[in-house]
Amino acid sequence: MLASKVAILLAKRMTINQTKQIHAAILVNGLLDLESLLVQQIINSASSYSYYTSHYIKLVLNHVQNLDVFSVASTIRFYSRHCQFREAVNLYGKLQRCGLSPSTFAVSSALKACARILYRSGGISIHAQVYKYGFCNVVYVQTALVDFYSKVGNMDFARSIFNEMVEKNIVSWNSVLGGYVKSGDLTMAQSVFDEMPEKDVISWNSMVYGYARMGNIEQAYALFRQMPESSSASWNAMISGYVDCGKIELARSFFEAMGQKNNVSYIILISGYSKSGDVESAEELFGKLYKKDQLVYNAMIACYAQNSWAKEALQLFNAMLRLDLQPDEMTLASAISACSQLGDLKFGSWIESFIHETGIQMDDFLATSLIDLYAKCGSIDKAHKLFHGLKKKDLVAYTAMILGCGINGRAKDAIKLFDEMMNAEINPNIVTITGILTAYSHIGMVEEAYRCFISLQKYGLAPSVDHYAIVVDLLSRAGRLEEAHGLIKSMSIQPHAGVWGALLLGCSLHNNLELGEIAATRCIELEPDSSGYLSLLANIYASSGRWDDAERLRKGVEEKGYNKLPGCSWMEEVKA
DNA sequence: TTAGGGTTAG
Repeated sequence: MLASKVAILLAKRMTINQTKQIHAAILVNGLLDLESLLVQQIINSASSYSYYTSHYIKLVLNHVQNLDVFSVASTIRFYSRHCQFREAVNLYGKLQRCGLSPSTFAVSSALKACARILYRSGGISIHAQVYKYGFCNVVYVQTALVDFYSKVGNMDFARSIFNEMVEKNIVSWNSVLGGYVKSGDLTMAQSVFDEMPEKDVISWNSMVYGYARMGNIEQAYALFRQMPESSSASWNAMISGYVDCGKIELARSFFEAMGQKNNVSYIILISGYSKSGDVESAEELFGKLYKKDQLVYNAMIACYAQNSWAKEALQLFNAMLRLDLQPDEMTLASAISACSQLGDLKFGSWIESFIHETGIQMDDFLATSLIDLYAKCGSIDKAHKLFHGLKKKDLVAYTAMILGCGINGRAKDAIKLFDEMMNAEINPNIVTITGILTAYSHIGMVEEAYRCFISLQKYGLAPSVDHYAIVVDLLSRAGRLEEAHGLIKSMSIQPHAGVWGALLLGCSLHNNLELGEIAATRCIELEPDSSGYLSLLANIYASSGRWDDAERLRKGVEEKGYNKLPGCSWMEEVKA
């Protein structure tokens, strides 16, 4: 009686309170096997993943007394099918904590989830359990393992498991093929493709994508034309391949020629435009799409954030919240980056509390965006705390932290972090160098900065104009004006006014009239509307006793009506 | 078993 009531009510979509009541009734009547039915009914009746569904499931799973493997395994698969991979992995963990033995179904579903979020250690520990529970010869499990190792880029493991399989199905073949394509080994991919006893549309799509992303347009197009049947994924493979090799125009023409476009087609192009800095084209596409899902919003918000359109990123993020679309780790990482660009600590902190309240996983990407936010807004201790909590400190995390210390005048900490990074054998990039040079500059460590600058080549990096500006500034302040001038003259790229300005400032500090005149002339050529350079030159004339010249310049400044811009900070005011 | 979104400067 109660069982049929559960089924009926769930078919009608119960409210959360009704779910609670039904569950209570099940417990009161001691009908524990109905708990399993309750979970399965919820899953079967859920056509899509929504806030409601996830709430139902969590509610039941958290209160279930007799958790059974079948319900849990179905729920893991449900999560995976709806791209809730972290939830799937967490639930697999819960299954184990409850002392239940996993089924082959649970294992392969959990492996799939680990593969999708590139959760290496999770997948490897499930692999160990495969041996423990004797699932080694189950073709679904073996295939899930091949897929997992292919996706995380360990082709040696993937291949050895694949080779050991007595029975292989097309899924196993496609998994190993996809792995070679992803790792860029087209020779191996082609040989697997040629060896396959049968090929389906997925096998063809992998090859098309592989050749397109390597820039081999002719081969990609030839295969695309040759394939016996094509799907929307085939078109998307071409579009995505062209985007990956930087041929955005070609990607667009394929997109236009495509019949039934889907959200994936839009996302591939929006992110392509984002990478090429064409925000307007991305916006145009976004506007054209009628049914936008969470991932399309994420792509557009990321596009705004990556291209310094921070206000637009936050506006769209707010619009997403108003539409009741659930933001995830990726949405929030972009939104926090936008807050950081605006110095909007208030909104950024709100997002952090949102993360804690909604139970969103604070992964390293998200934590790094918060580190950057707090460091830029002066909360360096909070940034430090988050930095130490990272699972893996990568280049971006170190860089954000080094920059943060540099900005906050903690040059010694920045240098310590830089050394730590080098010891961890993480090579710096251009951004890291900017951070460390800024730090050296703060405390006037000329030699160290110069050495760091010279060592750029060691890492295959070309110094940017800003790097030159920092080093010229350091040398000039230290009175090494000739060296600074020599450095500018050796530049293979065009120096901007900041570089010459640094030399001019040094000349003003050390009263070098000859070089000061040269530097000021260059500055005025490059930025004729700025009065600061004239004033600095006037100072040099005055110090050298050339009062007439000093006066002439100061009068010139006054007559032209230059205004000194007041200093300003981007950091938004925070009311306690 | 295929295709899509995230963090660091200026």
